[in-house]
Amino acid sequence: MSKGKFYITTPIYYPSGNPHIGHCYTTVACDSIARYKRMQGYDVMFLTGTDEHGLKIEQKARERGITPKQYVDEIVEIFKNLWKYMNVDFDRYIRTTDDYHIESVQKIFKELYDKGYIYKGEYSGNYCTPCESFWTDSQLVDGKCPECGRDVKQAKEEAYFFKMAPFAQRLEKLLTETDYLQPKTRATELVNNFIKPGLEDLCVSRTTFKWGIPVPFDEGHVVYVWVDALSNYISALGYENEKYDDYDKFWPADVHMVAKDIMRFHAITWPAILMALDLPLPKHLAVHGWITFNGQKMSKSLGNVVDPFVLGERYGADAIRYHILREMALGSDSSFSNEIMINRINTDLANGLGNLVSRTVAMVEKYFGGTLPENKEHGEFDDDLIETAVSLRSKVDDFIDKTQINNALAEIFKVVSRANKYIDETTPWVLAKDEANKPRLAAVLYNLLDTVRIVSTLLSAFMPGTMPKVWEQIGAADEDVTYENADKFNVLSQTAAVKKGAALFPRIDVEKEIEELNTIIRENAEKAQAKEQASSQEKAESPALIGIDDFAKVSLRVANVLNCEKVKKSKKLLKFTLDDGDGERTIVSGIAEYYKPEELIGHNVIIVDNLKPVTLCKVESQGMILSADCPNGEIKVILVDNIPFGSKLR
RNA sequence: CGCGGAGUGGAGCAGUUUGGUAGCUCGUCGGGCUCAUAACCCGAAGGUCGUAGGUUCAAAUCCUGCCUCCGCAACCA
Repeated sequence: MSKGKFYITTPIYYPSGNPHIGHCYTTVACDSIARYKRMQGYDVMFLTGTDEHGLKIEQKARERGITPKQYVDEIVEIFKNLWKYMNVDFDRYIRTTDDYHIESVQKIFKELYDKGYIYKGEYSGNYCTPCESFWTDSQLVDGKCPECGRDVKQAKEEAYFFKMAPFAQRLEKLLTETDYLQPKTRATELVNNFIKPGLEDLCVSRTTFKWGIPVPFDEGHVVYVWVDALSNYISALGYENEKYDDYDKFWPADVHMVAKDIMRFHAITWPAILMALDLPLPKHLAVHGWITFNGQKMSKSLGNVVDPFVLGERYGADAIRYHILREMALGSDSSFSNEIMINRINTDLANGLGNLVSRTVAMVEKYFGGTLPENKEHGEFDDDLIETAVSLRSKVDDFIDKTQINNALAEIFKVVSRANKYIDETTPWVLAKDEANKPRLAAVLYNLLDTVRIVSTLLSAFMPGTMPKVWEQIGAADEDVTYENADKFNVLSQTAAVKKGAALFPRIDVEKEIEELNTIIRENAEKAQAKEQASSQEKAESPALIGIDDFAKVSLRVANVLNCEKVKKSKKLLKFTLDDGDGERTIVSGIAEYYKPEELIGHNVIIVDNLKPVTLCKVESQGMILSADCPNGEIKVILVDNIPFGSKLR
């Protein structure tokens, strides 16, 4: 009685470091939806995995003196352990280093080439010779190589490109006229930024590193990122390989869930590749925001990366799952502060659900020795409670179909509240005082138990570890807690036998916990800072020795700042007009965050005289002003007011 | 004038499409109850809905200008 298939994916994660709470966010969300769909009777395929190629992995492995494969094997193990720990029940785990995936990617690449969508061209970009690597502009740190801190230069290499232009129109339609993208508010942003200005062809091969899938017909080239990574969604089903055989069954995907940083590739690149292959497009792309920590974006250098293992140890995997899912809203960021998390766990799980189960079960034991009598008497308030409980399932269904897990959970907890209120309305402890009221009392308690049954059934997709404990306490049989029974009442045995157990979610001491967590965070931050300092020191010492000839190539001289103004439309750029002794020249410098324009007028500065001019934000810059990166992160211009402008340095 | 989003009681959000008593969660205060994990239930306080105009009998909601914040793009020679 399958309702059909349901295919949901997380992105494949890049194992250049340990997994953190952000990875949990996406994965737990997909897991919950997958579990819910399974419960509903769908034939579910839930895929997650790791994207294991690329330069960065190659380098990390080299640093450790092991092979890239050894390196990723280790980290993948950690990922898998985390998923196990978080009760994530995926159906398939794909690694891009798996043979079958490699086979698929090579065939896909070849197919795209044969169809004329991939051509050989030249890639040009910022190249760091010693590191043999290209860097995108955004990867550069202060305009220099992020690995070694040395200057980069424009360079070219042979590379294959994927043509994007043929798909522009269809992509625009996909984004603006269908409900592919969720939330849709981001569609305009994508169209305006990428499609309208003209799509750039995608670089799909590299020759500068080796750790990747070889291009089948051109030795020396390795498939670069997106064709490799995105293809996982179909190679994992057996597209163009023999390992699996359910492509026909599961493709197209029902939901790809991603964080907003890779939205672009899933909204534009991936559909384009599929279009080129003449394959159906996925139905939905659900985009969620980041988890921010105390208002800041999580970052390793700030040391505020939340380790899910640590939190799980303290509060239990289900509590963490609940908090993440409850706070997560499609599209927008969600904050993850210790306080919000602990309060959430306390109010909803400990005070709300946990306490409801506890008091209900306790009363059955206290008033009926653990087993309810057959004889019951219907009364006031019953119908309202029952109606609320029975109508819950369809509300949750709707929210899950819209990938709005937070709203689904909110709906479920409304029923928990309703049940707690019902206890006050019916005052069982008063009923218990008179033997004549026993039938009524039994009905009240039964209604509570059966409401708990419905609530816990629906919650089992989100908190799979804890709900079986609830069922044990309320004496529910396996066949009672099915999806089918979640919109029916009077399912639980009329003579349900109850067994009180340990508290489901122990209440957390807020102040004490926050203090302890803060200590952990502080320690991490200090560690991260120390590490940062160590590595920056290392970098400072590391530049290779150069000869006097190299230095002589750089012409330095002193110039006087005649005028200085902000470059319009830029955040960081100041435009300087300088007198270098031979006349005026214009230099643009990215120090607007550190200096007000007028501050520097009249001062003498050192400039690099013979730098090739470049245009920044439509202003031509003829050289560069020397400045220093101070240890506190500030940038200071080197002032030499005691030296007449026009002087040459050597 | 690069593109887009957001500004609503202390905090986080809904409401804006289809103008008409401003709603939810948490927090605060007061009360009730005692079955329960000092949990539960009820009530109250607290908002000129960023700002200045405009349309209208009536604007959080529609229109215009402005301010602030955020994201994307650009960008640190």
